[in-house]
Amino acid sequence: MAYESIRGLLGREAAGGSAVVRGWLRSARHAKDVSFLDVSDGSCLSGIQVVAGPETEGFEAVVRHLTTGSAIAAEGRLVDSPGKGQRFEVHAAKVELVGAAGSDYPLQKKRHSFEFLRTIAHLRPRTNTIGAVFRIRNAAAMAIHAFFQQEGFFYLHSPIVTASDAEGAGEMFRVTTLDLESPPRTAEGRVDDAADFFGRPSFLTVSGQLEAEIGALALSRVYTFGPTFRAENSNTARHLAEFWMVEPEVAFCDLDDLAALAERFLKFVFAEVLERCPEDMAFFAERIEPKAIERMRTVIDQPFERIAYREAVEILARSGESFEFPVGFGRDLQSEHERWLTETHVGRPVVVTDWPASIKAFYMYRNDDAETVAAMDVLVGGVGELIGGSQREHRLEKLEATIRAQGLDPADYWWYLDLRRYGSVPHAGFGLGFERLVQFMTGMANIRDVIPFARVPGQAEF
RNA sequence: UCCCCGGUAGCUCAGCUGGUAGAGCAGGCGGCUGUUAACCGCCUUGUCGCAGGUUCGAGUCCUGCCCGGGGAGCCA
Repeated sequence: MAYESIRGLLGREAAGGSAVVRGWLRSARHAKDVSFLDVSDGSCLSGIQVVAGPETEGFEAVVRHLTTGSAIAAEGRLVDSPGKGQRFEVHAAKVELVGAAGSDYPLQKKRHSFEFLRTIAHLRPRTNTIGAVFRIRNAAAMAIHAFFQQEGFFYLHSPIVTASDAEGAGEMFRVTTLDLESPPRTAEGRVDDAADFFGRPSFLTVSGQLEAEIGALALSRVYTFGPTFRAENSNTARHLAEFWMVEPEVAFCDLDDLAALAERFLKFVFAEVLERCPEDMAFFAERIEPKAIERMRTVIDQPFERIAYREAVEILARSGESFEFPVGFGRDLQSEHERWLTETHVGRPVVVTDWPASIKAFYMYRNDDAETVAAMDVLVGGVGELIGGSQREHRLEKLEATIRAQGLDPADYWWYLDLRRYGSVPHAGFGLGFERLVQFMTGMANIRDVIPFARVPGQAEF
């Protein structure tokens, strides 16, 4: 049987043809000689109304007993709906019960709290909101690939397991096959890491950046897009222990080029999602965040403003605003500062460039002023920082000096330094937390509700 | 990890200063209507997070623990 989704049915030019509907019941309204079944199959936000009467095969045996959550298959004709609320409906010649859902089905017709839905993560994709989130996720992921492909990037598959704990982006999850009850021990009585699977301690990756640099210095333009892991015990609406990160890395590229890339990137992805998911986006604007679409349009339509960090700090200091946290050179910008800059001061996306070296990572390109590095944050209204990136330090001596100055051992970075030893070129890249991007687009308040299976401290049930 | 707030029926929640629990929805039965978070009537459902304590009496007060949420730190 050829597959036709509800999305396909609703998208037909005109009523009249035969129709097959397979999906799950959102609600069943039974009247004396007619039943209305709201069927949803996840192909789009809307369901379709199946109308059954005494002439329908299975009317008494099946239809009259249907309850919310049951899976059904219906065959009939697509007709123009005489009722309000939908253009088409299906007049059923036959309705079959595919899988019943008992009266203990947890999803009721009325609204549930997201907290409750998290406890039934195996059923929550059947709700309007979570279903819409997953469709947006899908469209955004495809848009990301499309953007980089059209810009000449290669998708680089960076490793999930890494034996390098030198990335310095946060606490890491240890990966081991050692017997935790009685691990092999060295003569000194310590756990013998050499006996572990990789012959040394290994971890889940916290970032694909270093590997992406390897790729960029061979293929010129690469991006990674995959899961990353942080073992931080942070419990907030913006953090996950497992999240997806997008990290392009570009050879022969400086900070200006990188900022331009980030701007084209966001504009493309947002335009694509608005184009492909108008119904879902309208839903988010109506039910979750009134400005969801408007602020995406701002990113798409407005040129990004560039402000050097030093200037941003001065603007903030002169603003007359009473911020909770102080501003000053050498301090990181707080969320309130970022949002004031982009929302109030400029009114469109802002790229803050050239940050103090003291608060940024060792691999960032040291500017001539010796005080700042060629780093950037892209700030957007509603959330603040959406993208962080930098031109990388490609000069061997400078990089080694910074590694030493931060108390790190250059020997741990031998291959990273080799990239500067052999054919080093200026290069730059940024990182984007995919779930935060989805949060921005949908307006969903908690990051746990924009990923199918959230991993946070103490919770990995599903 | 720190600071706040919360945990009452399957779900959403009410329960004032302590006197042994209630509404809507869901579910069951009946009715009614081209209905659309349908509607009307009747009915069912609770170790009031767990363990102690105070009290004649605790959902309500106290202590500890567990779980959830919000904020902070850190970051993506």
